[in-house]
Amino acid sequence: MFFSSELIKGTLKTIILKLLSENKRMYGYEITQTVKELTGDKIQLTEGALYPTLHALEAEGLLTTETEYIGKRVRKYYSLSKDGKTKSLEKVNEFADFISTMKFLLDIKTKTT
Amino acid sequence: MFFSSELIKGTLKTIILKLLSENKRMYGYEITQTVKELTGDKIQLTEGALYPTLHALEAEGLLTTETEYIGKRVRKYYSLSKDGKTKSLEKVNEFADFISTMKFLLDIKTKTT
DNA sequence: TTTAAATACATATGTTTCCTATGCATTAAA
DNA sequence: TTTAATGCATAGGAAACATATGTATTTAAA
Repeated sequence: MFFSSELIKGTLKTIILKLLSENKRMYGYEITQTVKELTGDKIQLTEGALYPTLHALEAEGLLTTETEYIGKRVRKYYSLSKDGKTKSLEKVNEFADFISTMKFLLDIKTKTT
Repeated sequence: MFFSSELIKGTLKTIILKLLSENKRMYGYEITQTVKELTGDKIQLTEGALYPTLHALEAEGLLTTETEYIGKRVRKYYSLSKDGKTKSLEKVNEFADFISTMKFLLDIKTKTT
């Protein structure tokens, strides 16, 4: 992980929910690759973190799954449930509020592009 | 804590180092109150998190301490060491980079004030 | 004046969250 | 043919923070 790993803590669920809100359905490996690409390798999700989190979100009723076979290889697709869609918005808003608070606290200036 | 507590994880050291970079010396209780005020009660540091972290930063050589008595009550002031000043800048920059990455990833718009 | 709240420190134990390591298996590329 | 990439999964451990508890002084409220 490019960032000291503590920083990522607490954001993984938010990242997953947000990606699924934009993609209808994604499988685990695809999520890791998408995050890697979008962040320029700065965030690389480990499987040991990703899969247990996906299972947890499913157990919470936020995700639904469908399994497909690509040749002989299994692929498990995840989609947002109705609750998952709501939760996705909540999580992103909460994070936006959090970074707003932290920027003020840490006196961080942002380039107005 | 106003924010779901996972979010704060990984930011506590950064917050402490930043505050001390602006205040020369502060004691533990003062840090909790300052953070509480600056964030409008959104971030309330618990003692069980704060004091062990202060001790850890001191053990890492980032903080120096001086104990004073206010009447009969002890008060322990913390200041940044030379390494602490360097680390403070590093941590704040890292966090700024992190939120920049996350804003892109989560597609969060910021008001250009 | 007594009691609650605020000030001020500290630590043991627990929980959450993520990482490391490992395992299995298929497919594509070197 | 063997390494890298694809694709899933879980056991065990580490890190970070919360909860709960403890001690003690000072101030404000009842």
